[in-house]
Amino acid sequence: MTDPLSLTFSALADPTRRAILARLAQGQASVGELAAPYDMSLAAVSKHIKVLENAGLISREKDAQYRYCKLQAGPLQDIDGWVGAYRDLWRDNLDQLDAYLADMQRSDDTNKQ
Amino acid sequence: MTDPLSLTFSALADPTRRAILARLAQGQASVGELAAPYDMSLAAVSKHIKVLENAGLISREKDAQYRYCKLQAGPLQDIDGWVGAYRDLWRDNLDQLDAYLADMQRSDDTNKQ
DNA sequence: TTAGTTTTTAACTTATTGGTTGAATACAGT
DNA sequence: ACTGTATTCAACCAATAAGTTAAAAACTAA
Repeated sequence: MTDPLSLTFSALADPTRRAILARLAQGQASVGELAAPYDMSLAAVSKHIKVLENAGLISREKDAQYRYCKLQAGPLQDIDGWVGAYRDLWRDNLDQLDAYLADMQRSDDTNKQ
Repeated sequence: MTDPLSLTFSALADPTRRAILARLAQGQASVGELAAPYDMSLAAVSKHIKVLENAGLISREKDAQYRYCKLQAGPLQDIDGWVGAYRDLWRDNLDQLDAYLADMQRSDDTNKQ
């Protein structure tokens, strides 16, 4: 589960983290601001944010005591590319799928662990 | 983590399971056929398949002793829809994002657990 | 230096995940 | 009825995840 795509999917597999991303899509925010809507400890939100950061979905910038979080599109583009290969499934056209799968042979760890 | 989107992301957060989907994109296969490439027990692959089935990513059909698995596009379309809202992020156009986010207020469990 | 704010770290708990092995189930063929 | 093949189930194990509380760290402002 150490490959980037798995890391990203795993980070997105939590509604709180997806909500944090949705909030950040509207502009950067501090950890406290991000935590405000939730009924959990700040430490818990801090951990969620670290998961997102480890997946590359957000970056951080310090300003005084504050750590401002900013959404990073890269991993989302990777997800988009992955699902894009299957998009043809519901469009009755398998050509691009085959191309993508052949290409994936190298990049995706299909046989590990 | 009980909402459908989380279930799907979580199912996709494993390279073995993504490889199984890639294999199924080329046509249905039995559990044994799906397990063949992997260096793990059949029971382990059987569990992976159940995870995919629980997420709705595959369906099954019995034929004699065999259980044939077939890829189901629905949850992939949901992922596509979710990431689609962010697609505008790397295209300098935030209108659709706002629309999707407003819409998501109802459907996505943002504040649960 | 002291006090307040913001965020992270550490230690802990509980639940889930991904794997194992061995037994059970389901069906086919002889 | 028996044997072989395909798949799942049950019990177990080790590692990870998601939360908690309490303490530490980083910075600001008097």
